[in-house]
Order: sequence, then C-alpha cells, then structure tokens
Amino acid sequence: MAVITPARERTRREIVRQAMDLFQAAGYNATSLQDIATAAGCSKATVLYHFSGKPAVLAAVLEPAAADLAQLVAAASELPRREAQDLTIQRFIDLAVEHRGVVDVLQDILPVIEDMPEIASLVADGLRMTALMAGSDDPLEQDLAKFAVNGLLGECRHSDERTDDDLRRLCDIALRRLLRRA
Amino acid sequence: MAVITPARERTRREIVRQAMDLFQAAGYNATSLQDIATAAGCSKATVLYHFSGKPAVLAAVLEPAAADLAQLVAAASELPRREAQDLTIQRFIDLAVEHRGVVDVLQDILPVIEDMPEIASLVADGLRMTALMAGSDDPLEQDLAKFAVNGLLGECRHSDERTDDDLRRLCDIALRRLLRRA
DNA sequence: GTCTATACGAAGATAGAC
DNA sequence: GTCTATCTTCGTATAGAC
Repeated sequence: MAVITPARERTRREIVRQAMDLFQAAGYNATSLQDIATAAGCSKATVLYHFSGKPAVLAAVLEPAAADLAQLVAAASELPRREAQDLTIQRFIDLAVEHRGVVDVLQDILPVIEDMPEIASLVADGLRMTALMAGSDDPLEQDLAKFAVNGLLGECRHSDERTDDDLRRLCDIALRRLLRRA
Repeated sequence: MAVITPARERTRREIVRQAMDLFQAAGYNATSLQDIATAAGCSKATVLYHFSGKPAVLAAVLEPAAADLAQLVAAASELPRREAQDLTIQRFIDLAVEHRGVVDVLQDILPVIEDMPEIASLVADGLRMTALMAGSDDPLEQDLAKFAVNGLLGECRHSDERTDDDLRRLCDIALRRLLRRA
C-alpha cells in the first residue's frame, strides 16, 4: 500500500495556501511563481516540482470550490426541472458567498479560462449549473441565467467591505427579479 | 502651423487597428508587443515610439468607446434623476452593443484596471454611469445597478454568434427586470 | 521625425547536481 | 525532494541609422 509522505504533502499544501492568498490579494496574472515560492519558503523550482505549471497551482487553489459546485450540479441533475431550479439558485448563492475569495480569483482568469485544461471540469460544471438555473430551455431564459451568473460573480469581487449576509440578500433579490420561476 | 505627417498617423492607426483585433481575439494579457508589431508590419520598438507602453496602446484601443461613454455621462448628468436613469439605461445598451468588441477587451483587464492611469477616466465614467443607472441613492438599488452592469458586460463577451438586435433585446429585458424605475 | 538594432530585468519553465 | 543554473520570451528602454 502507498506510504504517505508527510513532507511532500506539507510543502504542497503550503504552496496552495500561499498561492490562494496571493491570487486573492493581487490577482492570478500579477502573481509570479517566484512570489508564491518566496511566500511558501521554497524555490521556484520546488513549486514546479509539485505542480506542472502555474495553471496547475490555480487548479489546486480552485479545487475545494470546484468540488462543491460539482456536488451541487450532481444533486440538481437528479431533480425535476422546477426543484432543480430552486435548489440551484439557493445553493449557488451560498456557494458563491462561501467561496467568494475563489470567485474573486476566477474573475481574473475568465478571459483565458478556455485555454486551461486543468480547470475544464469546473468550467463545464459552471455552464451546466447556469443551464439548470434558468427556468426553461427557452433561449431568452437561458441567456438571462447567464446574465444573472455574470452579475453575481461580479458582485462577489472586492467585496471585503460587505458582510456575507448583505451579499446573500443582494444576490437573492437580483436573482428573483431576473429569473422567472418555471 | 503644424504640418500633418501622414506616415506617422498611418503607422499609429495601423498599430491600434491590429492591437484591437489581437486584444479581442486573444485578450490583452495574452497579446505581446511583438504580436502587435508583427501584425502591424513594424518592429516592437516602433510600437513603443508611438506609444509609451502596452497600457497606452490599450488606452488608444478603448478611446472611441471611452469618448462615447463620457458623452453619455455628461448628457445624463444634466438631467433630473428620473430622465437620467431612462437615458442611461437606453443608451448604455446601445453603447455596449456597438462597442461590444471593446467590452470584450475590457473584461480582460478588469482585475488590473486600477493600476492603469491611462484609462482612469474611462473607469471613473463607468462608475458614474452605474450610479446614474440606479433609480435612487438607496444602497440596494446602487448594488443592483452594479449587478446589472456586470451582467450586461458579461453578455457582450464572446457573443459573435448573437445578432446585435438579439443582444439588445436581452439586455433590455434584463435591465427592466433588475432595475426599479424611480 | 521615423524607425532598426540591441540590451536589460523579470517572467515561466527545464536540466541536472545534491 | 529541493536546490542552482540556464533557456526563452516577455515588457521596457536606449542608441543611433536614415
């Protein structure tokens, strides 16, 4: 059986932890591998030993949020349309608020998100969730769901001065106004 | 009197034209000065002769849209609250649709937009316009206006397959649902 | 005034010593 | 597993040809 190697895991975890902080504070593009290495107390080469490249570090940072999103999509896919919409709206707001730091990072890489195979599944789940959030397959309602998701993601950015509850309330009102229930 | 130098203007215009295309196709960050120079048929140093740096090229690309936005803000600022909101909503949709290529570019630089003094006035006008678009000074309505602008900007991205009219109609419905008229 | 040639520091990434 | 040294390309800067 595989013997666990604590040293490897400890360094890896520290890299992800520091990368998360740096990505949130300065953005993905503005953060260099050297910045991450210095913050984690190791060399640039060590970061690249644990991760295949900067996008792989990003994928590790996004992983907890990606897992939650995948779980939401899986659960909603089991339900009939109406309940799926309700569940998606309600839990996506919670998810975005809870992982708002990650959402902040996401905004930074939206333009190049298609060129990152490392986070392709996160993107796919995001699209599936958006489709579920619309009340029907009507193209207009589908587009309005995309509109809602874009607005919501934008609101989560640089929202340090807002409390979780305020953010939740705002998103709730916006989504209710925007999305017609099936 | 200043004698016009056609060669200078021609080169400069070609750089802006090619930069616009590259920024839209690949994004601002992913486009290098070398890419722009090659596309424009000149050297990297020539690009930097005409512009002080990459942000200055960006500012030139955004300039027509920035001018239209400034004009809109100036016009709306003259009106009473209610008419200002109507005008802003209606004309911002037109503006975003017309300059949708520029909007696409803007999304790419949102995270670092505060570090670019070259486009500070564009950013300031964007914030003023968002404030005008809300029906009142109520913080909730102000936040909903931000939500609306974020959603609208997101819809303009990668929307090559949508017609201008479809996009306009979508934005119109979304904004009407989202914003309470004063 | 317009441009080419060249150089600099920093980025992401790789090779190989220990 | 971690490091130093090195490579390429990036944005930027400058010297000087025409």
